[in-house]
Amino acid sequence: MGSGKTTSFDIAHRAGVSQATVSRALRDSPLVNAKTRERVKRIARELNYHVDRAAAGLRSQLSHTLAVLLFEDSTSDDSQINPFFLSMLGNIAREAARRNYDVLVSFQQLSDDWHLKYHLSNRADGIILLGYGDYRGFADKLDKLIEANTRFVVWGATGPELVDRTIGCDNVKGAFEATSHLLRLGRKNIVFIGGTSDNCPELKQRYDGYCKALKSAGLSVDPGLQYDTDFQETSGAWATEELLKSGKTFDAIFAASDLLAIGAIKQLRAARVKVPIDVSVVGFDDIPAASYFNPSLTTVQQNTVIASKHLVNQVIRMIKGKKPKPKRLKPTLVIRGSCGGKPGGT
Amino acid sequence: MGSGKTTSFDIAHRAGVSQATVSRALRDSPLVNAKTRERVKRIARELNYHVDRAAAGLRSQLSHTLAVLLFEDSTSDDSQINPFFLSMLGNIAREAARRNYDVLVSFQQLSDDWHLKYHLSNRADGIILLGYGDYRGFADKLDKLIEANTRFVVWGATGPELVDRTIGCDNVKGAFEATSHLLRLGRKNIVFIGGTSDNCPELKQRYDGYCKALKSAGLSVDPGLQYDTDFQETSGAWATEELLKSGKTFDAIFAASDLLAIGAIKQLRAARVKVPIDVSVVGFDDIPAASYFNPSLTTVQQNTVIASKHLVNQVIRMIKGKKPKPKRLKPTLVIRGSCGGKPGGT
DNA sequence: CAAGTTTATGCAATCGTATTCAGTGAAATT
DNA sequence: AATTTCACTGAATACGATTGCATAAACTTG
Repeated sequence: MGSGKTTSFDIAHRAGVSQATVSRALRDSPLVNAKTRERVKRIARELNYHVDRAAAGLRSQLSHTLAVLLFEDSTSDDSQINPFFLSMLGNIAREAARRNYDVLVSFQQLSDDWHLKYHLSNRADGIILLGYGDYRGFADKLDKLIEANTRFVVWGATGPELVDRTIGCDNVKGAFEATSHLLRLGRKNIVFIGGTSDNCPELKQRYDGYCKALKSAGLSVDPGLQYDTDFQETSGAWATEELLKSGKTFDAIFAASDLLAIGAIKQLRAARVKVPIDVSVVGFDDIPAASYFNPSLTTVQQNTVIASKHLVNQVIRMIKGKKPKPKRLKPTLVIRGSCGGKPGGT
Repeated sequence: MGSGKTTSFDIAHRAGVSQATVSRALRDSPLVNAKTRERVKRIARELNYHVDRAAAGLRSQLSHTLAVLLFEDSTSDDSQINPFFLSMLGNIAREAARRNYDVLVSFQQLSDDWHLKYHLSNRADGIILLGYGDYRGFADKLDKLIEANTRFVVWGATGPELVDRTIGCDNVKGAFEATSHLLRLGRKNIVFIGGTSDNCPELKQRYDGYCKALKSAGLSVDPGLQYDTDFQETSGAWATEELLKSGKTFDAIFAASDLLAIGAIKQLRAARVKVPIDVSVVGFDDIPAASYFNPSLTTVQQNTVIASKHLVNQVIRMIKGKKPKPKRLKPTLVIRGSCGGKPGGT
């Protein structure tokens, strides 16, 4: 009490063993006798002793910490993060805790100089990258990470060179099913809102799935019914406004994110277009608000619990020097009110 | 490259100074000559050097890290966290980054043995506690924290003994305004759903505000129109079910959280009661889904950006040995569709 | 029972930075 | 010119755990 904090030396003294033995005992080393180990642990508990992580980290060069970096789109005016990633964050934190890792979170601008910081400063043993943003400029930094031998995994989709560090759901399949569902409902002129260029691989894959569905239904892809955007609500509204102004014929929208879909529906409603009667809308992600929205949103669900487990597991594998095993998750189409596939609203 | 990571000795060697000078230069110590400092910094940048946080932390006994603990209600079956707190988390992380602190997040069961862990293990210099849960059993742990001289702040409301460590909005005022608004709309029989007991001080204060509003309108508080619950959606549904079964007359509901309000409205809708025509509903928190819900939710908004700044600022003040200054934030009533105070739903 | 093994422990050397203390030379003061 | 002050700098040490190496005791085994 009086003389500063409790250290392993205090425990050692009380237990009548050396400090080295205390360290080993607390880490369940087989080198120490079972009885000694129990005694040491008991005394540690009694004294409310906790291993000093800074000291342990310094010596072992391991922080037992994962850094989760969430990327906000730098073009975003308000600094709202996509709720989908917040949900991921929660699940990652829980899984990491279960695996005895701490989680450091940080919200990054894509432009920031974040790469290397966490690894080289010995703050985190591994990094989980979240967020679908603009991929340009991002790729360079990932290269630097690899160069520095940093252990990291990326959610979503990246370029082909990083497949083994990427965990995401099968975007093509999800988009394919969403679009196919709209076709099955008899919709013919389906608009796509989302990324059609390579800037954001994740949105691009959803676009590919959309095209695939149209083609396998024998329809051609109409370049006039595509809007290249980021994934935000305002962009959905913007694209829809353009669409309405253009006077083109359409009876459905597949939006590559729920936020886009929400933005689109709000805009449609403002223009007195009825959803889902006049136009069916399907989103992607299944954010919490999707089920609360009016009409409730038909969307492609990604299982964040399973995804989080994989991300954590993968990065820990890499930390331990094991080979990563790529994993692609199956998305699920959740049918709600906005597509008209089932009766009524919420 | 070949011989392990870059250390301050490497910089020292390159710069032709001692390691001590490097350390000082990088921390902007006035003890080192301006030219030397710049040279050292430049070399550090060139070598991509980052201070080893474990070593620095060990030596200085400061981690430059804040721990954010989110409490989940242990009665919760699914492990969903209240979106309000996720939003807080995001803003806290941003503010902490601005102040040059890392953020460690952890989701805790109220029953877990979390107290002391972060401080005694030198993992965090201060702690921010988030979540309104059951206050019983929680108070003991807070006492232990104080005993261990841990720096921490609590969001929301606690017992009276902790006011200077608590930052929250004026729950009484918020609830008062929400209830008054319902009265102004001509509602007479206003139901309260939320905590009426001391288990959760935050919900209790909202109850007090509700009572206060009724009294100052000359109405009496009807104990038959109160439901003592936690803050979750399912509880809102449950309370409403009970209410409907009871056959009591009511024309408005003030729910002490948005999730409760959403649960209540869903239940009302299932019973073909029209919101806001037959019954007005007001919530509390202004979670993201509140504006998306159908009808959009009238609710009491708490400014999470300002709140987060205060929390971070307060805990850093305590870390630096300064006196905390208590702060009470002003809530704002956001009028949307669910109370009928303005035309139509979203 | 000597020699080899196993088991359990202690000693001491790290890990990389921050900081105290003791200079050093130059400038300022007397 | 002697002395004090000033502005820097470096050597040495402490922070508290982990871990390679040495060793003593206990235990096998031929």
